[in-house]
Amino acid sequence: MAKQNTVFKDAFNRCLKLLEQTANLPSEPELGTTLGVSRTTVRAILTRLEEVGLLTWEKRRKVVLRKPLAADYFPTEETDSLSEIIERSFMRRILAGGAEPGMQINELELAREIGIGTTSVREFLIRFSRFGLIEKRPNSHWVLKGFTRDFALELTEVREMFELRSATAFARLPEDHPAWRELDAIEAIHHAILADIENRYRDFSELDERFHLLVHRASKNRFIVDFYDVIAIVFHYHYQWNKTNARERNARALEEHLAYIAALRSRDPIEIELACRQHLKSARETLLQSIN
Amino acid sequence: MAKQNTVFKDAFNRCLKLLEQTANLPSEPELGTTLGVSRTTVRAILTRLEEVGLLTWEKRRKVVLRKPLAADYFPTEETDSLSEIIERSFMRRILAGGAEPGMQINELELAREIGIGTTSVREFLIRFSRFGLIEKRPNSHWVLKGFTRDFALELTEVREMFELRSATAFARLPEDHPAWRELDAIEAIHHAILADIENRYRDFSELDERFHLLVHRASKNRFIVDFYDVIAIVFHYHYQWNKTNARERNARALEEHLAYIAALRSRDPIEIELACRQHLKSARETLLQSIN
DNA sequence: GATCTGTCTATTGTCGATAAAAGACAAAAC
DNA sequence: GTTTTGTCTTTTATCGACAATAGACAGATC
Repeated sequence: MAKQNTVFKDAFNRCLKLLEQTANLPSEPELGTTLGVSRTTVRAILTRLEEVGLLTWEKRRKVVLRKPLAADYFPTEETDSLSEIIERSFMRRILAGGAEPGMQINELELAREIGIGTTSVREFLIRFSRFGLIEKRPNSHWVLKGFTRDFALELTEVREMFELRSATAFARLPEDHPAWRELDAIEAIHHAILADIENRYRDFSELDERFHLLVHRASKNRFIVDFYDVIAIVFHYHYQWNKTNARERNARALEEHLAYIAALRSRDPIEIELACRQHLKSARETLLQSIN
Repeated sequence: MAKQNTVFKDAFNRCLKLLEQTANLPSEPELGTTLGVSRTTVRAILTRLEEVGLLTWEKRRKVVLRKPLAADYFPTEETDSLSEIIERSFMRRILAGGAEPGMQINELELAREIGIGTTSVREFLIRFSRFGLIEKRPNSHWVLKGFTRDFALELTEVREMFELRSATAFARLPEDHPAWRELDAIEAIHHAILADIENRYRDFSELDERFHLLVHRASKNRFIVDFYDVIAIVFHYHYQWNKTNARERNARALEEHLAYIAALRSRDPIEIELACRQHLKSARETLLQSIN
């Protein structure tokens, strides 16, 4: 195995989804754009579709023979890219299992445990190191700094600086900037979730990320936007792992978001600062609670 | 070549430096601590010292036979770690040669040009990507975003946020904190350089980094401290490459630093903010001038 | 009893090789 | 004349291998 073919498998599955709705396949370049892959991969997909009897394909003549069945899909485990697999596996280890701060991280051991080569693990660790949870000792091991209270405080300190500035910048966006329309859409989803909070409170996590990322983007500063990755990954795994009072916490956060959105619309710097601080304060408290 | 032996060569050279001063070598573990390498490397060094006739070595009995000569040293090109070589080579390419923003970066081409394997280049690019100058298109090439005016503005925006906060935190450090003594030392060097500015203005770059890093450390926030790497690398290469008016610019910056240091000592938040802003403003202007 | 040395093992850093995926270009089809 | 397909080349992602380096442990030396 030199390279995984997860791009192919994932795109193949998405192509099957398309086939469930329409029985017409467009040209190779167009299908490539739709699926976000190159023509090489599109052709691999078409070949496979022919092999499993879903399609006859000759030049421009593509005839769909039947609707895809569940068995036609590749299993989901096979469609995740290696880095996703490593990330999940690694986060589980350091969040769940006894992962003491100061612990050494062993590339070879990690690689063997996940069943992959060391190169991929190394590259993952290098990428991951910017999240501030691990640190390299050159020519020697990595050290786990751990998901500690200090980490959470340092993270939220920077987050608050960045988000206040971004929120202020947001208020200065011209009326016709697409961000305002996106804000409308996000607000509508907030109302929809709140209206059915019992069933939908779990949808908050994704919405939260979408909202805050929109705000951060208004800073038009790559360092601020990039830093949101750190926040996003921390909150992402935090939500997966700390479910106590999730319903109430999320309901409260949704309300705070609505106040925050209203403040942005008002374009009044003082109101914005108040609403933003209020929300970030409770986000910080939630995060800290889950640590101690 | 599986792994470079630059650690060995560099430590060997530093050991020769030691031998120029003293003719006594301590035990293996102690020498290891002094040189910052493992005993394995220390023993390799001792073996080599014996081979070139500088030493007789039997167990604890180490007898230095002669002073090291220039010819005993490994040439400096051989003591740089691969990542240093790649970094310099890469920075030269993107700062000097026609490096248009939007240009594609080719791993294989870079590797061949520097004469190293692709893995090292990949890892370098991944590490380097956090500086915001390049960006990865998965399964495809890297894109050079370039050392543009926008880059400089985004960088300095964050720098100013972080440094103001750090400077405020610095003023709150207890009187007996070692940072105050380090500040004294740094101030003394400022005076020394200013007193002989004609000859020593080139020493400013290193001092600048030392001073600002000290300030940033007071934030006790890993994200703020880590961000200083971005600033440092940018200014480091900037100083190497833009020498116009270097003497006057550095003299002015030294004076600003002294005012800034005095403000820190006063512990008055308003004075600190003034002095810090003043200095950061001219640092930004200097940087921007070199771009347009 | 603490420290040092000899010896051995474990781990990292780097390389070249290879399958997957991207992408270039000309001929073919509309 | 634009878009599509066939074919081919280039580049990335991943692996296993191996030298350099770190580090562990027991016996030797102070």
